[in-house]
Amino acid sequence: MTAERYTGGLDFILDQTSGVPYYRQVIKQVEMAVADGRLNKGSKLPTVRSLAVHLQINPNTVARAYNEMEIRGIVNTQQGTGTFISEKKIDLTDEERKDILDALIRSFLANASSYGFNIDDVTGHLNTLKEDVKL
Amino acid sequence: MTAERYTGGLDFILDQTSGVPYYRQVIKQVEMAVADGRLNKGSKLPTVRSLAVHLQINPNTVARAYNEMEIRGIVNTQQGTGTFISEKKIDLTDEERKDILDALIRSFLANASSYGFNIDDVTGHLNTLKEDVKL
DNA sequence: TGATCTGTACTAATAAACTAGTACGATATT
DNA sequence: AATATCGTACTAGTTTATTAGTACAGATCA
Repeated sequence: MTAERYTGGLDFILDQTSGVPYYRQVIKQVEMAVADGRLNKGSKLPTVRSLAVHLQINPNTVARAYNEMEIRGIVNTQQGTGTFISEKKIDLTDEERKDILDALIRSFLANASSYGFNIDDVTGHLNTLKEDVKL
Repeated sequence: MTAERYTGGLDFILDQTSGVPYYRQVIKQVEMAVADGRLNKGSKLPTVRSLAVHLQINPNTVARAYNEMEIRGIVNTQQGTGTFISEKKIDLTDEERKDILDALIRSFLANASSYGFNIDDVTGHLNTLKEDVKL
């Protein structure tokens, strides 16, 4: 029986051929897990070391991912305890939230349109996803 | 009367403090213009040199932006003639298109959720945008 | 309080990204 | 064919990003 490496029930995997930096792959996988409900507020992430061992990378690379998420408010960390999905989001005014969302969506639409998709394609597919994705 | 620098009616501007590379800012501004209808299929982009002069950067930096868009299929270029918004998109199967859109949207949702937005926030705001954005 | 768990600081080596200088080749126009 | 207008190739310098090695510091628990 081998010592199991704790990954919080998540299947972290690195694509070493994608060219995407390891720490960003980690962030994206956490974001995805939050987005579809596999991680909830207060959920504990694997420790820096255990995930580093699991992914066979340096602990600092995992730490960097966690630190960036900490800055963004996605997680909060406590030495000696661990890293957890944030309980509450930063408090912004409705106006600020709206502006941020607007910028995010416009940027996304611009990107999508460069692939030939229009706003109706997006909304159409979003409706399909609504059943799969639990937020 | 000063020689006017042709920018195709678009107001290209570089934010030198954002940290975002110049060539990516150019790409984004073209994508945005395509997304909201300021640029249509066949529209001519400013020449590499004229835009380089306008933005006060090296022609190769503009060329890099154009070249990347060429690879993505957003524009097509012809030496001696100029660079134009692509007439037609690459031919993909419906299945391929669906997979690409799905990946794009899921990635976006993950990103949006890291800001605290959920799928309903997104769809709600999209409906607001439908009137502004013409694709 | 000692052992062991947690994240972190500091350094450095390497790789990749970014931009510019300069010269070239292809196309269009006259 | 000459000339002006287009994008491109090649090179190189500089900066930034990425990752790892190693050692440290805070928190928990037996």
